[in-house]
Amino acid sequence: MKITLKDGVVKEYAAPLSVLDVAKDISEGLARATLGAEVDGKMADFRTLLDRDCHLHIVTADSPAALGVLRHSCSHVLAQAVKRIYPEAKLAIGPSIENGFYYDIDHAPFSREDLDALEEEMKKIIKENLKIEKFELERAEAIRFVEEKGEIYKAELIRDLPEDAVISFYRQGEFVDLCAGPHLPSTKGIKAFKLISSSMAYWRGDSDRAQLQRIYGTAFFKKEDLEAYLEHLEDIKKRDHNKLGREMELFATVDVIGQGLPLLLPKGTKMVMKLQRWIEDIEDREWGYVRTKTPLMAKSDLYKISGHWDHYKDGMFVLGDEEKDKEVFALRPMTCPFQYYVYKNTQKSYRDLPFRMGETSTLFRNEESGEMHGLTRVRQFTISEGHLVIRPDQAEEELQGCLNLAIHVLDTLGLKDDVSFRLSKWDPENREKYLGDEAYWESAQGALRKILQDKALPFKEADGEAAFYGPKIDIQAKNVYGKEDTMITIQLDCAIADMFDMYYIDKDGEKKRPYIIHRTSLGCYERTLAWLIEKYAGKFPTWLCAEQVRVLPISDKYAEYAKEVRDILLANGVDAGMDERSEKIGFKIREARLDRVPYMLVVGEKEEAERTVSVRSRFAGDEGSKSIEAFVEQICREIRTKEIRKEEVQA
RNA sequence: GCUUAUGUGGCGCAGUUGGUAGCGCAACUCAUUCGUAAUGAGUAGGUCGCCGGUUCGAGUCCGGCCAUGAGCUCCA
Repeated sequence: MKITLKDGVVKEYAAPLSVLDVAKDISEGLARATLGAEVDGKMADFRTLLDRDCHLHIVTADSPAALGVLRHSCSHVLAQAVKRIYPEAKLAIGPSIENGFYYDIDHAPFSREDLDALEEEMKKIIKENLKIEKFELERAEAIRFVEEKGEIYKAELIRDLPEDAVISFYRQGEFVDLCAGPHLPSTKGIKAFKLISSSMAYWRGDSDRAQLQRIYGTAFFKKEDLEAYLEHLEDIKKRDHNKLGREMELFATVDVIGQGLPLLLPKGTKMVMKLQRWIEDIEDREWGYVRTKTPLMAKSDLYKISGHWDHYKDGMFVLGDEEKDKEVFALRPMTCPFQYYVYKNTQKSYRDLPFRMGETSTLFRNEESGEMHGLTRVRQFTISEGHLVIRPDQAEEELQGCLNLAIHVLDTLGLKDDVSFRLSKWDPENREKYLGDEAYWESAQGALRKILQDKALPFKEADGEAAFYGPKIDIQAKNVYGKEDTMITIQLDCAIADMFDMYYIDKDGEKKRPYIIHRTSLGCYERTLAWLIEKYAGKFPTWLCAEQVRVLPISDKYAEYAKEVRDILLANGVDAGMDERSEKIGFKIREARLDRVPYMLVVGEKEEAERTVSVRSRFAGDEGSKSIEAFVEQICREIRTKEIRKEEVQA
């Protein structure tokens, strides 16, 4: 992105534009304070540049970077308020984050009342219109400076910087904080803020170190923006699968059954079964998979061969006691080794490869107690798992196929635009956690990178996210709260065939080691259901709905006709229900809408006489009167094509 | 696992300083037979998450456990 600053300096900046980059140029004298700038040849609303002291000057509030600076300054005001009310509190760090800011503080837990009191103090500080000023100290001097104040966490941060570093601080009134900036020129610039919540966080994210209190807050340039954001927080709660999914009777949890073990209720089960049948059908009929059904548990010996016993024992449910019992079993945390033995059951020739196995596979993972969440993090779940045993020369084509299948699935569900791609690599700093050497990892990671690049998919690379046996392409989705989960994974594994002595007979008559691709096409059914609930706020595409049509007789007199219509729909493979209670039609419609049923068929005297149905849909409202045959044809087509009809009617 | 909050009929909630549980919706019954988002009346339903303690007496106070939410850590 090219920016022409007012004094005529033209500079190319990387997109997205970073205020910090511009700030650096300002401090080096390349630019100076300005309230207007030309972006890509035309004047833009870029009015958030910084002056020589790294102060942000703001006229409009549309830049995310500007918001970041505002929120960072707001976090300093919070820290100042904390020190005024609780002088003994020690400060850790206080950055701006995606939707606000936080500050980690070493102090006893804060209640909502404490937060309210802090908000009041913050308002005072803002009103005092304290100038925010930058100053710098040599490293040793800086350490002495913060230690005099008892700020041990700040001292640790400075000690981690190089010997010759110049340490910058910002001062506002009596309050000084270690900080690289930039900041607003004064506290008065903070017009609209709110402390959202507080909770515990570990110092430097290490669960063995100090437990700090993290106060979350947010700030905006305009009061309306803050109010809109707070309203948005309320709105997303209504989409939250963990609330909506229970309300809609898709799933439930029961204390006595246990944590992370949700029950899929009839409606949720129906949806999951529709997904499952679809995935199995396309994998087997269109993508060349064979289906397996393998045991949910095995002797520990199996996991010793696969490496899971060494690498993952804590995450498995082990049945039996290694000391006492002759045989110890474990519930499976993955399907890999089971399918390897399916492959090994008969000798394979190079002609048999690729050998693609799919299994709708239930897995068990003993997550720690605080990690369970709704349907997205559970102890037992079912995935569309699969393993492709391939010749090395088939790797590229098969990896592409896996990615294409995943994208086809996402596209069909209407979720394609909501995902991000991640190349999950090993952590070169912790090599002992992984199988194989550097050359293996570099080449496997390179192969996956090429697949993503060839498809021109934007992706980020992440160290330390790989499986212990190989790198992954992970397809990530965010939930309504912005938290990311892996939905689909494709992993290349060139190491494990050796451990299980898997081979094929090549053209030259020699035994060769195959590669293995571990992959999912839709991933975890429970997680996907959760994602769909949040994406559609419960208003699913018709083909996925547990109840696709509800027939509503005007009165008992037309119940027989309603039943006939319902039975015709059922016979045509449509999940149809009927509301034959002695209620008014308005009441039945209200309930059907609250249940988010896509199609309501009102039938009364006129419809019975003409053998029609009066169609009211969730999408378009009143769709008029249609013959039974015409409606059956319409809805069967919609279901068959998995059409996602647009919602045109406000709920 | 860690910090913190919460747990009252199916759901959403009320329950004052400890004195034998209430409301709305839903359910059920009866009446109503109705034309596109709530017909009316009545009935029933709870050892207040579980276990223990303090007390003459515990939904209320204390302890332990279980579950749920938020966040941290973790997610092979």
